[in-house]
Order: sequence, then structure tokens, then C-alpha cells
Amino acid sequence: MVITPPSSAGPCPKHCRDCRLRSLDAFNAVTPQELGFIHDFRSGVGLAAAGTSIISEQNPNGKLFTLYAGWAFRYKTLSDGRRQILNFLLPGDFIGLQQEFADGASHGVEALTDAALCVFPRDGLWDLFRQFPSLGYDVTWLSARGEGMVDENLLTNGRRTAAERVAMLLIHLYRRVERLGLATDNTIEFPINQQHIADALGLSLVHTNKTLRRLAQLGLHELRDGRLRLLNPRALHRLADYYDLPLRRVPLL
Amino acid sequence: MVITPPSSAGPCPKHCRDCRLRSLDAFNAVTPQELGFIHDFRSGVGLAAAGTSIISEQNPNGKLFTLYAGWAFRYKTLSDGRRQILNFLLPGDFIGLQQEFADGASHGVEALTDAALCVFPRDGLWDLFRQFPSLGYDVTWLSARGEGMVDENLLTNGRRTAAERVAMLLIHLYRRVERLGLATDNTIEFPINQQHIADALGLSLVHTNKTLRRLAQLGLHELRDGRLRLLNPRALHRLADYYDLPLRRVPLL
DNA sequence: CGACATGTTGAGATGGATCAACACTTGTGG
DNA sequence: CCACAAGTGTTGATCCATCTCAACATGTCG
Repeated sequence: MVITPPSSAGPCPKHCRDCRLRSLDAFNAVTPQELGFIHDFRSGVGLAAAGTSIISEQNPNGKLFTLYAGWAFRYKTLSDGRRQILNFLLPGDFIGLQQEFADGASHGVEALTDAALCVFPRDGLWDLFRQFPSLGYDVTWLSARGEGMVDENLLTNGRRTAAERVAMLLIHLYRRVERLGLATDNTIEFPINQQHIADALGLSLVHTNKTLRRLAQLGLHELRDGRLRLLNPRALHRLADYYDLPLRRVPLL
Repeated sequence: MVITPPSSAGPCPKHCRDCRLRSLDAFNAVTPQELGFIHDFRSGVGLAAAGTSIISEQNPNGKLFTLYAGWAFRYKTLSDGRRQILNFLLPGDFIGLQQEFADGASHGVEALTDAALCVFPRDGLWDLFRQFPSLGYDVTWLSARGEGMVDENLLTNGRRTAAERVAMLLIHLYRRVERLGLATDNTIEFPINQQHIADALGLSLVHTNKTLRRLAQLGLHELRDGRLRLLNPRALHRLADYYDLPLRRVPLL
């Protein structure tokens, strides 16, 4: 990944006060003091080209990131190459916290699209907790929320059938993107291929393809040109045993 | 669950300074000030009988706990009853953080054995961050560690075969218990039944039984009278593609 | 033009699910 | 004391959801 100092050009604004994400309804407001600290905490901004690694599974870089634009995913692999995608990352998601603490083997993070990132130094995290406990609280919030996301994926992988898994993935990602204000006409950008879906759902590529086709033929969704359109959200909800929850604003670092 | 004030009798000592867990090598040291705060933060101690609910999946109680003695597990269920165990909880594990923050549907927590718990009020958490940022940092650590644990389980459920899953579960739980100093002669207390194993691994009960037997017949382990003995840890490691990691001390609240 | 990534489809194989018994233990009430 | 129900573990037979293998289509890009 190319890391450039905050002063140089890039999709992340030079100053956090100009952050495009903060104006969204999806994120908590911060005080000017907090905003100032976050800006100072940021050590740079980065760009990761689609398909490149943001955090290597073997050599974690110890940095922290906020995904500013684009999609990414977290994953783990077995030594013979079998890969499991742990969850997908969307703008606003905080990246890299687990590698700081986890005592299990780490995970990798890879960009799905060209992605813009805010970079934070790992050593600065303690300062953040000390100087702005409210931000520390936010970090914990984000961490717990991340765990909740993986919990859901574990339920999906362990106990849902292939069709239920696919339905779950489609709705869940749709809802997350929608919350960022990026859904139009029941349609979102959907920059993942069938191999990614298979690896996220613990299915084979072939079976993923067949299941996807079946749901499409039933008129539940349409997947074309990197865009996903939900044609029958109700049926997808029912199939996935998915329940919409009241939206809450989440912290943003 | 019965909640009694800290002054009454019970397996948790009246004062946190007498906490049995803190003397273990597995946990970080705390300053006297931190210890005092933790003690004041604690609103009571509790006992949960084996098989009873600590946090209900439907009606989360909003409390926070540290498991002091015994085993428990976190789980989620689908509306038709299919259950997925998310992870097992051992002494020292912090419980209930996700329900505070997660915007996904919540999870339940159930005691596997009679369990002793320290109870903390959810409203006190913010105070903790403000007054003792170091403890806030610890909470984040625990949260991130918890996520790492679920990550591993997700990899297991999504990409390991039945035999690999069983091997993984046996070793992983063994190592965790061992770290608490509770392993003797390659043997640990193992108070979970085959249904729990099946629900943790995303397998059917019958297939779990057959797989367990196969591994036992191969001489990899012995499971009797609620105790697990590893007879061939090397083979289990190889089968599960499991790597021991350097032990780190973890925070304890 | 060929190389490569991606998606599609069919045929056949199989790991794990489901169904159905039965054994053993424990606790309970009569 | 026995009879019985409930929880747990075991095993065999059969089924089927998903995997693997194989082939081919399409689009992109050098």
C-alpha cells in the first residue's frame, strides 16, 4: 500500500474537519476537541489498489486504519490455502484493532476496490485513551460491533443452508451500504465476485454460483455489472431469517 | 441467576484484592488504584447454576460480568431453533460487552457448570473509561481478543472438515484451560457434552459423535467422565492446522 | 491473437445429515 | 424398593446438500 503524508493529494481530505463521512447521518457527532485530536492522531492517508493487501496475514504492520472510501475484507487462511473471509469492510470501518491485541494468529485485510484509508499509529492508541476517554469508549464500541458482525457470520456459516447464507449476505451487505446513503432504486455497487461470496459463506465456488442463480431465477435479486439489486427484499429477509434492527449511529475515528 | 450483594457468601471473594484469579500468571497485574476502582465498580457477585441463562438472548439484561469460576458459552439461535455456539467462556473472561454496543441481534450466554460471576453495572463503564483510561484500554483489549476468538471459530466452521473441527476444538479448549493452570497430566475438566460440541462446530450431533469416536480410536484423545485427556497432541495439532502462539498475559476486570 | 479472470452448467462422488434403534446413567415418585 | 422418564452416548442404514471435476462461454487486456 502506498502511504502518503496527509498533505499530499488523495481521496481523504487534508483535514479531518472536511471528512465526507462525518456529515452522514450514520455516524456520531464529535466535539471540536475530539475532532482536533483525531486529526492530530492521524499519521497519514493511504491508497490501496483493488486486490492489494492492506494488512498482511503473515506480517501485520501494526498500523490502524479507518476505511474512508471503497470496500475491503478481513480473512484468514489455513496452511493449505483454504480461505475464510471473516467480514467485509465498508467506509467508516475501523481496521487493525485485533492485530494489536489478539493472541490468536492474525488475519489479513485486502482491498476489494481501490480504497482510501486514514492511517493511525498503533502507539498513539494509548494516548487516545488517556487524553480522550470518550474516543477510547468509541474504539471499544467499534470493536464490540465488529465482534457482533463476526458472530452473525459464524451463525450463518454454522447453521444456515446455502440458500439462506446467500440471502443473508445479500441483505446484510445491502443494508450496510444503504445506511451509508449509497443505495439508489434498490440497487448498490457490489464489487465482490462469486469467489469472495463463496469464501465468506464457507461454500464452494460452484455451489455458490448455482445458489446465486437459483435465487436470481426466483426473482429475489439481480446481480449484474458489479451492482446488486434487491427485487424481493421481503422474500430474502424471510429466507435468511433476518430482522431489521433500529439503526444506530456508530462512532467514526 | 441469583445475584447477591458482594457482602454475602459465595465463591467470589468479598474484596477483589483477594481474587484468586489475579495471582495467576495468565493475567496482567494492576495497580492498587486500579484494583480499588474495580472493586468499587463491582456491583455484586452472582451464581449461575449449570444450564441456566446468564444473559437471555431475547432480553439482554445490560449487565457486565467477569466469569470467576466455571464454564459458560455464548450462542445465537435462528427462529426455528437451530443454535450456534459462538465461543466458550472460561474464568477471567469478560461477558456482556457486545450487548452494550452491537447493533446486530444479540446473543445469549448460558452457564455450562455452576458458575460464579462478578457483576458490573453497564452504566459504570463510561466512568471506568474516564477515571481509569488504562482499564478502558484493557476492556478494548478484551473485546478485540474476543473477536479474534470468534474469527478463529469462523474459520473452523467455514473451512475445516469435521475431523479438523473436532481436533481444533479439543486443542483450543485444552490450551485455554491449561493457561489457567488447570491442566494436570494432559488432562482437563471438560464439562461439555456432544450436543455443545456439535453446536459449536456447525455439525449434527450424530456426526459429531462419530468423528469424536474416530479420533479417540486413532488414539488422539480420551473423553470420559467429563474429563478430556490429550493422548497425541502433536497429531491433533497437525490435523487441526493449529499453531501454538506465545502466551500473553491478558487483562482481568 | 492468446492469456487470464470470471461466470455457467452438467455429471458424478461424498461428507455429513437424518432417521431409527438401543444402551447406560441418574433422578424421581410411587 | 421398583418403575419410569429424561438426558446422554452409540451405532447402522439411508438420503441429500454440497463438493469436485470437467468443460465451455464471455470479456478484458496486453
